[in-house]
Amino acid sequence: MATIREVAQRAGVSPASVTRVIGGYPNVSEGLRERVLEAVNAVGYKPDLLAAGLRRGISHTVGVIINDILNPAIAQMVDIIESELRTSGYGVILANSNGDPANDLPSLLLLGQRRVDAIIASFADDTAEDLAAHLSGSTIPIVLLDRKTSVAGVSAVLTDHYSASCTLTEHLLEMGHTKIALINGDPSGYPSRERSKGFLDTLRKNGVSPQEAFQLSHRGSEEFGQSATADIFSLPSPPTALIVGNGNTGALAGALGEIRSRGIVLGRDLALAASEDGPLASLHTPPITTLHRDISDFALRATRLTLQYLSKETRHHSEILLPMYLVVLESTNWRL
Amino acid sequence: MATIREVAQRAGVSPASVTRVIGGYPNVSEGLRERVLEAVNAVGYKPDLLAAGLRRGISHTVGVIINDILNPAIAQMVDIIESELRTSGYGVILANSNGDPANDLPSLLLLGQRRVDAIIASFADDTAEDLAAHLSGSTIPIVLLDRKTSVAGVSAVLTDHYSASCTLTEHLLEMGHTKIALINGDPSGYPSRERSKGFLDTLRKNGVSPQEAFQLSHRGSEEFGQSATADIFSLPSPPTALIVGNGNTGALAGALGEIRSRGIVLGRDLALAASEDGPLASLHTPPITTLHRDISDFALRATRLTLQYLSKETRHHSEILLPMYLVVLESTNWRL
DNA sequence: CGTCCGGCTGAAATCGGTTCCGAGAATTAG
DNA sequence: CTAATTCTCGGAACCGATTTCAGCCGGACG
Repeated sequence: MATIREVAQRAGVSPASVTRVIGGYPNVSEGLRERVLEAVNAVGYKPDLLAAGLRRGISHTVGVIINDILNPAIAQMVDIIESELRTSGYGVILANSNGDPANDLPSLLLLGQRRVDAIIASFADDTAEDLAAHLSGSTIPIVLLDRKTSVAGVSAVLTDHYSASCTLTEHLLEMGHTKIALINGDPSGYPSRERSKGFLDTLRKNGVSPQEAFQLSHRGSEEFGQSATADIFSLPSPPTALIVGNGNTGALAGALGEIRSRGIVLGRDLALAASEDGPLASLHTPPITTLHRDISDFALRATRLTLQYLSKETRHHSEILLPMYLVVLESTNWRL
Repeated sequence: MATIREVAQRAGVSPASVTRVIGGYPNVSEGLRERVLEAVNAVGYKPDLLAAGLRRGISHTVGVIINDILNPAIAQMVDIIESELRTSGYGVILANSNGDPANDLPSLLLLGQRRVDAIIASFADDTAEDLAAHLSGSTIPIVLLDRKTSVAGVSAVLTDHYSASCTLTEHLLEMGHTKIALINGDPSGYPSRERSKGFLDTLRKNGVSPQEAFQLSHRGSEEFGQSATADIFSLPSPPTALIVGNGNTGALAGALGEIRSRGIVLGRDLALAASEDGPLASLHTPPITTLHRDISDFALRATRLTLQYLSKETRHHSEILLPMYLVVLESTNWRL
């Protein structure tokens, strides 16, 4: 690997001048510029970003902390975030917590040691005390994805899971259901908290007493979706409607498998809805009612917000709330 | 951010001694060790990995270049790779080419500038000349994921798409089909090349003349799956069997949507198979025949190989070929 | 008792760019 | 034609940690 000094020597100039040429600074004579560029091409010089980062205090790197890359919605976010940041000259360091809150803080600290310029994060547990403590003391810009901490001044892009959950629950009530179960994620994540709140609030508002046994808490996976569904249908008085609320294809897949193997027929025995859409839901027979959101828009806003912090020095705290829409399909579109 | 000098001053020692204590070197007196550790805790010192990397020539970072994070199989690979590498103390810098070969080389060069210690890559186009040229000159360890270049001495973990494709095609022939279409990915990727070869070889071997019009080439996406399917069924003599060969839920989803909207009935009008499994295929009605592989094993082997290069200095070139199995389900399990 | 050896420690060089500062050259103003 | 100003460009310090090297000290050995 050629260094800047080799290039300088080859061109008969000082390292400082090489930097000036490479960086496109003014005040460089045409002759010098040419000699330097020639030398750069001759040895194929590319500046060491580690060294440059050390001196400038800027690594041109953004840390992305996520919960579960296997969740297609999150994969789509990562896709967009990475591509936007790359276009803007930033590298993405990925840290996947796999849903384990124990990974949150270590990842955050490690990214700090790697001197990332900003962080985009969707923590496994946004209610953790130690995390909040660290965030409130940190100076590095951070944008949360569908997460809300107790710390003031942390920017976030959020989805309105609460309203969406209310709308969905109302829909099921309208169809005549009173025994509605919710398979939900861990309340340590904002979406599950809001979903749960919307679900319970709506039931209460309509005079339907929520049955706590119908609400499970766990991390999403195919196994979880399956066992939770099995538990629910082993109850003495099983529900007539089920919301699979872990924004995760895995959980829905598990639930569908269990439903199928028990011979439960959607549209007759059970109304099924999922809190996130995808091909699995829309191409299912019958098609499954879901909540839809514009994930591309969501990710773009988060990235732009981050880039804004990165370019200007505005540490303007902002919180963006985006809507989610109910898409009623055959799986719930029938009266009990 | 506290620096090593501040810690040293606080403990009344030299920076060198701080490094020795932090790094767990021998030859440090107990008293000094205690004073240093106390100072480290007092100011919450964490070494700057950029600076350390510069000096040591090691960034403790691995670059991961992938084709399409939206492909669930690839997302699963990334999941495992990231988690294994993180456990071993390496950070992952992600570069997603989005299927565009134009991103391959720039990503590779950029990762080089970031001084990654190794690269795990699944290029969009592994046949590109400029890529090969750069790889053969590079000294940084690289492990390819389901990609094969003309460059000797590049390690790779491969899936036996050729044999799998042969087996699947034979299965369809046995069921009485002679008009078989293959929706395939771009031949610039190893899996599609092998799949295509296996498909054509098997047809030829069985005296069935392959109809070139039935083989399309494109990048995978829901839109592509849909339009390719539409094209195929607009032909004067449409096939009775279809293989959706782009290891991508998107393409399968598009194909299924188009099939459904055309009123084509699987199991009567058409036998459908996909070259990668997933919940969309197995939970479909009827369940769809797929090729199955152990993605976890695949990703683990690639990661372990990388870690092996990283720890020892063995630049032992190795190529691992892993099998893929045919899973026959209802969608093809009937005679024409 | 003197020399040698080994353990512990700090000063200084180093990794590879970047930036500050000042010198000399070139240009412009008076 | 001289003085003031601007433009170029090189030398050296610097970012923060690591490593080499040498020195100091105490203990062991002859």
